[in-house]
Amino acid sequence: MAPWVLHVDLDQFVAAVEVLRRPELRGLPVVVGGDGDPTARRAVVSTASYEARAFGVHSGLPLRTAARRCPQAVFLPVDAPAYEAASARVMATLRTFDAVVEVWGWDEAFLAAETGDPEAMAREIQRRVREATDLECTVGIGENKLQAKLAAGYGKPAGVFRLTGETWFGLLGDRPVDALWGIGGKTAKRLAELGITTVRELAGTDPQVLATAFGPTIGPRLVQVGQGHDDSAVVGEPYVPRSRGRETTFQNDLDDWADVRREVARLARELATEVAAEQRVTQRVAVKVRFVPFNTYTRQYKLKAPTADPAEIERAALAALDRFTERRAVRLLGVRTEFVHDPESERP
DNA sequence: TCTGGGGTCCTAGGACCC
DNA sequence: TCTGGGGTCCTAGGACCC
Repeated sequence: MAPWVLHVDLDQFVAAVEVLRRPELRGLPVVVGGDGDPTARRAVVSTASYEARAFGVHSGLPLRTAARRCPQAVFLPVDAPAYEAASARVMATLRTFDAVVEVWGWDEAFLAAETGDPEAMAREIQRRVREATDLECTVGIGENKLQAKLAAGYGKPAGVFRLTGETWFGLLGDRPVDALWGIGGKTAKRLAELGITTVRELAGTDPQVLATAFGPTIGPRLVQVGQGHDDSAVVGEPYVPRSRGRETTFQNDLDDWADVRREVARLARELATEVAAEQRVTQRVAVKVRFVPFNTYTRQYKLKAPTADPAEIERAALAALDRFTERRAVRLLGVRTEFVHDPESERP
């Protein structure tokens, strides 16, 4: 018996849920995004089925581009409640195992378990998830979350894959640094300027050098990630969100600042109502403005005293908006509330 | 490719205080 | 008078992830 981390990753989750309720879509290219209108401007793909991916359609691609690449695809609107319901069934299934389960978004979870045969456990996870939900998943196995998460990438679709300290460099040593979890394009570019392009090179870099370039926390952690080290725990306690936001991209730019004010007030009111229903207390409100063409800024307002009162949150959002002085055309507005830390979790 | 919406965490710089 | 150093709070922005 040894401690293992398993990363469960549902295959093309959103598209798979849509296929479940419309079996006639099975095997067809399915693209979920926006309100399902492939001619809409300013909407992107949330998830593409494997059949659609074969045409170069992927998450983040503008819907109109997706329609050009794959005109025969079935385009569907995002139906978050349906995915949340399916996700809840998957997570409940995972909790039938003798393991600590950490939910990681709609379609992913980490399990920490003591087992002598993690592959057998992984296959049993796949079996129970399939039985309960008709959904397929891939399971990555590792000695920590980082390894398990990356292992799942090698197991897709519907496979099981183990990645450990022993096999780390054999599999990843020559891969580019952005193959790692937590390293994206920007960091990869900055690392390249330091002469670091592969995982092996990153792993062999002096943490102090990266501390100078990236700061005392991020720098040394990049080296740890390169080495496949990760000491973060799998946390079973229910997650308590730190903030909640609401944002909208307008199909047509807002030219009139009176419209901007009205929209911010509306977003703030909707958000505050949700937050009040969950009895969360707000201490700070931030407003995000994306001007045309794409310049994005935020301004925030800290409340004199934390509150759950929707009217006060709306006023705070407008106060934050008033910190903007530019009056250019706007394509996106967002409002975000930051919660007071739960006193329960503040205990030392 | 003219670029969604929901989040988290880290960093840098200024204000302010002793 | 042109000038230290440390600590904390606050704001804005950046990077990343799903």
